[in-house]
Order: sequence, then C-alpha cells, then structure tokens
Amino acid sequence: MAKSSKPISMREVAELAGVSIATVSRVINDNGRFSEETRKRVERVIEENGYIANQAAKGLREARTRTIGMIIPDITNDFFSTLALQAERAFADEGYSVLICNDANDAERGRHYLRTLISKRVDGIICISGRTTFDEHEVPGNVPIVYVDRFPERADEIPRVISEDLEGGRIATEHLIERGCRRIAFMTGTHSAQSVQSRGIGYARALEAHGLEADPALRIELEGRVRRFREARETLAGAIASGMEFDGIFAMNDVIAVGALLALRDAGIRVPGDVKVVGFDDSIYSSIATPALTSVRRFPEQMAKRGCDMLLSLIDGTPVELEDIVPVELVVRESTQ
Amino acid sequence: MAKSSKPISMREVAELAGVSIATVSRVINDNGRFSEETRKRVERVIEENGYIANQAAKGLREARTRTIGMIIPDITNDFFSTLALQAERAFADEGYSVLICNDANDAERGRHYLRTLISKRVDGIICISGRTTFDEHEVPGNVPIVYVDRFPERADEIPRVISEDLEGGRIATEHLIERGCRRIAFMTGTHSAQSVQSRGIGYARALEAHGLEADPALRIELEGRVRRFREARETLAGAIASGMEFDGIFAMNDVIAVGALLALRDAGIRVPGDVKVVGFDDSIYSSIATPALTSVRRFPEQMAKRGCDMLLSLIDGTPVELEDIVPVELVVRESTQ
DNA sequence: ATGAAAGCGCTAACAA
DNA sequence: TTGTTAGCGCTTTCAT
Repeated sequence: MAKSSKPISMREVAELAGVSIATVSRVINDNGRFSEETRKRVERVIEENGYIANQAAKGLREARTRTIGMIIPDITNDFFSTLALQAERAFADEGYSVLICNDANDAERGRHYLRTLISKRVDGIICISGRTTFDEHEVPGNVPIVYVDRFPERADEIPRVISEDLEGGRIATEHLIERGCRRIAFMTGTHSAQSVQSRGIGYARALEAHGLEADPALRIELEGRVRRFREARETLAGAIASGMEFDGIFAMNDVIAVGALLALRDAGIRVPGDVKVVGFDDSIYSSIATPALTSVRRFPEQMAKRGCDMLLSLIDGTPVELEDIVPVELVVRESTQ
Repeated sequence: MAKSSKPISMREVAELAGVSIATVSRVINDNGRFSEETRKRVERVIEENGYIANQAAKGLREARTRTIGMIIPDITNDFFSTLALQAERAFADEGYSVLICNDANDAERGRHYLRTLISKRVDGIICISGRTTFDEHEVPGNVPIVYVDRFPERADEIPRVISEDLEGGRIATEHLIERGCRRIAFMTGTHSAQSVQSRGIGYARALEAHGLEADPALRIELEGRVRRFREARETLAGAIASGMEFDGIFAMNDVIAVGALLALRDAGIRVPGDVKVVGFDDSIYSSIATPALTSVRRFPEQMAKRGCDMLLSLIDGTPVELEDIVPVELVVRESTQ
C-alpha cells in the first residue's frame, strides 16, 4: 500500500470500484442489498488501497463516537493504574477507545477535562478514584457517567462502584487492636475523598467498640494531592521526632503505608515488634515492602469490570443499580504478625 | 442550564441569537468580522444554553482531531506510567487529548490499536516503551509517529527518544565489578525490546573490559510479557535451589530486581553482603525496596516531554532529529553498598 | 441490487 | 459587519 499524504475516502473507493458511495457503505457495514460480486469488487479496492473508514465522520453522522472518557487522579499509583488498565481493556473489548485524563485531584483541571470530553462527544465518562465530583449542571447533554472508587457528592445521582470502605477501615483497625495495639495512628490526606473518609469512620467505630479513644493527636494529615510516598515518610519522621507515641498505624493507602514503614526504619523503630502497620489497596507496594505489608484488598479488576458494564448499560439505555459495592478483605502479612 | 437530551448545536445558537451560523462560528473562534454587540449577544446565548462545540464535527471539517494516540505496554509499571502521565500532561497543555492503548507487548493487539487510532484520525501517535514496532506500510496516510523508549525495527525511519541504554548497562555492571562482584547474573525478558538488548551489550562490554566472562549460565530469562515481579521471584528462587552460583545481579528493570531481592531474602542470602543487586529505571520500587535498590536512573519526565515536542513538531510539519538520546545516571543505594 | 440526495455540526470562501 | 453556500466523510431514507 502506498504511503499517501492523505487517507483515501469512501467516495474514492466508490469511484475505483465503479459503484456508488452508498453501496460501499453497505458492503463495509454488511448491510445487505448488494450482490456478491459487488462485495468482492469493493473489498478488493479497499484492500488494495488500504482504505480505513473515517470514524470521525462516521461518528458525526451516527451521533456516537465509540470513545469513552476516563478521569483519574494519577495513573502513577498502582491501584489507580490497575483500575485504569482493566477498564481500558474491558472497553476495548467492546469496541470503545478511551481518552485518559489525569486530573491530579485538581477540581479546576477536572472540570476542564470534563468540558473537553463533552466537546469530543464521548459516549460516556468513567471517573476513577479521586475526590473531584461534578454537578449535574456541569454535565450537559445527558452524557452517561459512572464513578468507580469515587463517590458523587449527592449520592442519589450518579451510578457508582465502590468498595466496602467503612468495613475495610473497621477490619484493619480491629486487626491492629487484636494484635495488641492501643494507640493507633491514622494517616490520611488533608482533603480526602469520601471513600477515605468512610475508612476513617470504620477506624473510629472499631476503636469505640473496644473502648478506645480516637485521639486527635494520632491523626497525621498529608497535604499532597498525589504521590504521597515521600511526604508520608517525612511527616511521620517529624511526628516521631516530636515525641508522638503510638504502637500501630493505619494508613489510607499502601503508598502512605510504605512511606511510614521507611520512616519507622529510619528511626530505628521495629515493625511489627514496636509498631504494627496496616495499609489499604493491597497493591504491589505491599508485597514489595519489607516487612511485607498487611493491607486491605480491594479487587480492582472486578471494580473496573463492573464499572464498565455499568457505563455500557447506561449508554445502551439499560437501567442500572445506583450503587454496586465490592467487598474488601484483609490480607495479613509481616507488618502485623 | 437545563439537562437536555441532546447538546445544542451551532445552528440553534445562531437562531437564538438571531444571527447566521457563520457569525456564531466567527465569534467562537474569535475570527473578527463581527460587531462587539453581536459578540455579546452570541456569547450570552452560548452561556445561557451551555453550548459546547462539537469537536467531532469541527475535526471532520478541519481534518484534524486534536487527539493523540498512545500505545504503551502496561500503565501498571511505574516507569511506563510516569512516561504516560507526563506525556498526557504535556499534550493536554497543548490542547490535545490522548487515547490510551495498553497493548501488553502483544503485536496482534498493537496492530489492532494502530488501526483504531488511524480510523479515529488521530493527529499523531506516540509509542511508549515495549517491543512491538510497526512497518511503514502499516501506517497509512502519513500519520506522524514517534517512539519514546521504544526502538523502531529499521532505525532510519521513525523519530525516537531513547535512553543511553548501552551505557546504562555498562555502568551498572562496572559498578558491580568495582564492588567486588565476579559472577554477575543477568535477568531479562525472553524476547526483550531492543533497548533492553542494548543494556545486555553494555553488560557484556563491562565484563570484557575487566577480563571477565559472560557465562551463559548466569543469564536468567523470564517468559512474561508484563508485570514480571512474581515471575522474577520464582524463577530466581528456582535458580538458587538448583545451585546457581553468583555474587551479583543486574536486572533489566526495577520490577525484576525487586522480585529478585525477595527471592534472595527468602533463600537467606544477604544483600548486599552475599549478593549485590542493581536494577534499572530508578522507579519508585527502588526506593521502597529493602534494602533500597541501586538503579540506573532514566529521567522519564524529560523523555516524555521531548517525545511530545517531537510529535508536535512533526504534526506542525517542522523537521525533527531522528534520534534524541537522554542520558542515564547510576543511583547508588543499599543493595550494592 | 443500486443510486441520488439529504444531513450530522462545523469552517471558510465568497458575496453582499 | 454579516449571510449564503459548499463541502469534510459518512449513513440512511427513498426512489428506481
């Protein structure tokens, strides 16, 4: 096939095959109403000239682009990227491409991406993790949206797939208590997503159930929006230096937990001997860490798949459940043994 | 703004504003040839009705989509996702969206994605890492392509940004030798990308320069295409069990190196005491690992940025250098101290 | 079984 | 300053 400066169009295929443009369209979409011989001729021309249909034109005409928009904080986090990868694959299997938008948990940026996606007329939008949510009035034209591991501000509007976050926070804390911890630090982001807040409630409930107090002095907040590994390490180091007393840590994700692990090691505090640590997500970081990290597993593959199915249903016009909750599971490793 | 079932079009804006559709177009694109008053009126209508231009139509007309295709093996690997994130951001800054395609190093899948991207009429394609390459005849219609951390089969065709891989392999090996290693294992994928093969050459050269032999028995190959963490751990465990003798390991990326680290720990082999280990990429894994991993740093941010600039130039019609080589740098950590 | 023609939403050349 | 019009590449009636 020749390398031409411009891809050939359907009209050119039609001319070369000596048929009308409508016939070419029928052959391509296998819509019937053409003879076997015509089909052969058209297909030969297509083959020989390397014709590839222009989806932009097709999409304009059909009012659908076979493209999905994905808004995600930062594909650099293992848990998020796993979600993104699985979702992209699931969509690809159904013939959809996905436009990826890393909004870094920046509402401004998120809104801008949303506009772009709408102007590109994506068939649907999947918002993965993160904390930015969009109001109904920011989503014109009825574009279907689902949230995966993200919680809409008004819970009655946007279908979502979420984890049992509260339960996750509860079992993580419960586990630390069972292992003998009494002063359990809680490490989280300053303005965290609702899912993360739920984990905090689970933490508080577990403490309460055991007659323990949720000491505000044990709450460690990180300012960063993404990639909080270094910040976690430094912040915890600071807390240790200023005499904070604790015998357990519940971190809101593995990245933070691993940062904490390193700070503890730097300070000569043994894990799990002196302090026990639990993370969240059971991402690759928890296996890599030394000691290996106890973590709350979340089944991102399943979450992604369900989110895709949900969005595809919405695009189809099929009604969906408003909320799909995926269970969690504590994976015990060395950091709490 | 009302939530309507269909976004409003330019023609409706024109009607509501009592002007022609051409005038609306001019106002939107700020093309002049309209009065200040007209502008105000049109902008009001746009604002009030939440009009968002249809990029699919605009793109069809202008023969450009402001969309870039990105082909990448697996965004779940920290180094790749960093490259992808930075590239996406750089493109977004220039008004381009990016379609992401994880091809899992599967040539079949890669080819399929390529077709999809072309049919979507992306303005350019950026291929990140991985080993699949495309022939000229598979890229019809002159779509600009660049490779970042991927090496075209025929080196004279596609512009690329690559690291000093050979040099990286050399300094990593050199470093191990300096630290006293004499039998250095080489861990790599079975069918690795050309960049990885270059590192192998660097490894061999360094050995040779010190009068050491590149013992084939020290070569450990992994079958997996992506995510080789577990496989590395198991394979090395097997090699150790069957009596392989070595005092150093050079792994082709941090994921493999970290898997190796765990296998060594499981086997009671001390690092760096008994065996020293060097990884590649200096990704987050190298900081997280215990002992922290010595690794060859590769500046993914810079590579991504240059790749984007290259592609944007190509789209512009500006000529670019065929090859842009980004240096590497050895980061020494505990695993070789 | 096939073609002509309208139109998806937009831009740009040309007229006025 | 503004409007009319011809497409961009496709699908889809509606004729024939």
